[in-house]
Amino acid sequence: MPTCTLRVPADFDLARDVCSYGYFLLAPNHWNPRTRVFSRVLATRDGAHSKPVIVAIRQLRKAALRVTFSRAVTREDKQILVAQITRMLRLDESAERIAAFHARDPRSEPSGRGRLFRSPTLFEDVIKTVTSCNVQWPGTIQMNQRLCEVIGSKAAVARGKRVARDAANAADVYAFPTPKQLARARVTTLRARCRVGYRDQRIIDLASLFLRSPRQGGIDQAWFEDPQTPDDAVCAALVKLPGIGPYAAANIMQLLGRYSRLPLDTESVRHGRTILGFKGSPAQVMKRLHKHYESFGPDAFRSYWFELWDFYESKRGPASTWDRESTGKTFTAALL
DNA sequence: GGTAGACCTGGACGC
DNA sequence: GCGTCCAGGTCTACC
Repeated sequence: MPTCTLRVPADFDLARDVCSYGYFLLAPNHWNPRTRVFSRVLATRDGAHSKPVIVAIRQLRKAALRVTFSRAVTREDKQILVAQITRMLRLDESAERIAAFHARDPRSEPSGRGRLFRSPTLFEDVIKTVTSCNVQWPGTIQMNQRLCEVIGSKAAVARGKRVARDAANAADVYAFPTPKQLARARVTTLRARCRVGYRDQRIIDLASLFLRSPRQGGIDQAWFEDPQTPDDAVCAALVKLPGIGPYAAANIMQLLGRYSRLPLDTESVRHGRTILGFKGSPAQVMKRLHKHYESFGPDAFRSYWFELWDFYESKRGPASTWDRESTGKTFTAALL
C-alpha cells in the first residue's frame, strides 16, 4: 500500500482532534475506536475521470501521521489529497492561535482542545450543515450515508487490503458527492432514495452555485476562506444561500474557522437550561446564551462547543471511544 | 421587525 | 399494522 508521512503541529492529537465535532460520525468519515485509525474516501478531481481513493490515517508518534492510500497516486493527486487532509484536521491552525484560545478560556488548556474537525471541502461542510437542519441526529447520519451511496463515486478496492478492512461496512467505500454530481442529480432521486425531504431542490441549487465560477454568479470559495474577509460580510453572504438561515450560517462560519458567532439550536437551549440554569422561553434562553459566551470574543463558539462536548462525554465516555453505529447515533442530549 | 404555518422524515405512541 | 403526533431550522406570507 502506498503511504506517506505527514508532519503535524507538536500539539496535534489525532484521536482528540478528529473526535471533536459530530461530523466525524457522518459518512464517508469513519473513526475506528479500536484501532484509532481515521479513514474515508477522498476525491482526487471533480471530473468524469475522477478516481476516489480510500485514505487511512494513524498517528505514528508526536507530530507525525502515517497516511495510507488504497492505490498508487500521482504527485499531483497526492498534493490534492494532503490539502484535503490538512483542511479536515485543521493542521494549518497555528499553535499561537490555539494558545490565544486557551488564554481566553483556560478550561480547555489541560486537554489541549482547540481544533474542531471539519470536511475536506467547504462544499461538503455546507451540505452536511443543511442535512443537520430541522432533523434529529440519526436523520442527519442517514442522509449523509445515502448521499454517499446513491450519488457518490465508489472507490475501487482490492480484496483483503488493510485500508479496506479499516472501513466499517460497504458504505465506507463511497466518496461524498461532488458539486457536479449533486448539481446533476434529480430532485426525485434525492427525495426518494437519499431521503433528504424538502432539502432536495436546495441541495441541487447549492451544488450548482459551487459548480459555477464567481464570475457566473457562483460561490467564491477563496473569498469565504480568506481570513481578511470580514465576518459580517461572510454571514450576510451565507444567509442568502438556499437552505441557509441564521443557525446554518453561524455553523458554516465556525467550520470556516470564524468562531465569533454561535449556531444556537434546540440543543443549545437544552444546554442553557440544564447546565447553565437559564430560565424562560427558548428565545430568552438563546439571548442569554449569546450574552454568556460574548466574553470569549473571537472564540465564543469554541468555548460553547467544548462545554457542550464535555457534557456529551460525561454521559457517553470519551468521543474517541464512540462507535458510529451505536453511541454515535445517540450522543445528543435529545436522545440521551 | 415579528409571527404563524408549511415543509419532510423518522420515531414514539395508542389502538 | 395503521394512524396520529411530535421534533427539528428555513422560508414565505402576513400583520
